[in-house]
Amino acid sequence: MDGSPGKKPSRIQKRNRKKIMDAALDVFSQHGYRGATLDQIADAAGMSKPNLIYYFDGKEAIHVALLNGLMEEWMAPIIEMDPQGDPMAELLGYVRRKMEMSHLYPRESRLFALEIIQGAPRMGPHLASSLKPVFDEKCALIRGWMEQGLIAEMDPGHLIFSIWAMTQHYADFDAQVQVLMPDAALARASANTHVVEMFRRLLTP
Amino acid sequence: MDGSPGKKPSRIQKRNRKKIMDAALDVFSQHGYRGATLDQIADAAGMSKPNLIYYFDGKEAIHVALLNGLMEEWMAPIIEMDPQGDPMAELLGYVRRKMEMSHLYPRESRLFALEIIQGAPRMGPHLASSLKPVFDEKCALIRGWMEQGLIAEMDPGHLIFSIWAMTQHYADFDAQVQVLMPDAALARASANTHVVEMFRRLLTP
DNA sequence: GGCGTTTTTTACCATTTGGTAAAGGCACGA
DNA sequence: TCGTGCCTTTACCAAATGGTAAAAAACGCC
Repeated sequence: MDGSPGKKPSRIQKRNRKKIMDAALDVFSQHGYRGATLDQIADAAGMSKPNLIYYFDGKEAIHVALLNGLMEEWMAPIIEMDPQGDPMAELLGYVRRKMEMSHLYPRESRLFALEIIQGAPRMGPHLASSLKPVFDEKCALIRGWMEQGLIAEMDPGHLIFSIWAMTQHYADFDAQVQVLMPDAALARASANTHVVEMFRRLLTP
Repeated sequence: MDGSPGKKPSRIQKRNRKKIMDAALDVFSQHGYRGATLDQIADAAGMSKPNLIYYFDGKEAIHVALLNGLMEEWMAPIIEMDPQGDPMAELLGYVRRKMEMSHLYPRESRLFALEIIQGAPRMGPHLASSLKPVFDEKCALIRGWMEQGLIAEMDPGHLIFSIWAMTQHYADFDAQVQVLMPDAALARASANTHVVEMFRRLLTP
């Protein structure tokens, strides 16, 4: 019983796998891989530990399944950038989508952050094979826009890093933001306009 | 034998405590609090586990000592901003100092990042009592500069968050940066100019 | 209802982990 | 050189942790 290729999963299987993944996301995103325990995940999923193992091959398998499953979803916003669209609108749209994701899916953001900070031990190869091609492609696209003079010139790679750093900061470092800006609702709204306006200024030729 | 108030530490005590703190920084910044083990720290410090406990009250004590000891150091660059200086020069100087710290002390950056991402369980109060006052003071200073029209107007708090996000990104997400920009030396240099130029554009009225 | 298959539980286990007790080593001043 | 107090090691321990074996229960199809 695991991710073997054959067979289609039953209804109960799909439900329980989803429950486990959600519970694991909770626990891993809060404690990191080594800090999370199967008991915690089992508790959060409302089932027994051996039952977890029935659905996944082990702790590492759950973690890897989570990361790989989320990778696509996580890359979606940048892939949506349209080479035919208006450069400024496309880039600012990307920024907005990333801010929204950071708001809606902070656990996913933290899970990735923890994995990367710890040296991407279980995702390094996946990064190189999945993310790098998209990154390179979008760098080329942005460089083209710059050469046409449609947006300000700079290193496209660092531009993308800037967008990631700024947007994910509000999910990953939420504990700090909450201490320093106690009015959460206000902070969230002003963060959005700040970040978008920041990139508008940066990108205006 | 621990952080009790009386007595001055002997030479051997200072040496060993430093060795432990350095080893603990290595291990905690790589695995997080729960993921780190005393055995790993003891190994890295070149001494036995009971010997660790002789110098510190336990795992948590080491972690707290690290975080609290680093807090000052970590806030130094923002404190150095001079209210009498030229606003643009002061802010860009701050950005430069943060980039430099991110380069020289990536372990410290990651240690903080891990603690914050996990909800600052051992540092929340310390953040509120130590960092918040400095943050508020510098926000007021920056707001003054903006009202005088010396730099562009925006939310000072979010400006500071931007600086933190951008500068720490290169330390915390180094594993990702290395995959996407394989030429490390070049990436580092261009990151510096990118980030500084970015804030110069942003802050120019 | 009966029967093979899937799912869940109960009872374990070996290893790891944070931590302790107590004896042994070492340095250094009288 | 001989204590005395600081430092280090050896030998443990109880709890937690990742994982297993196998029986019991539930399911689904006839």
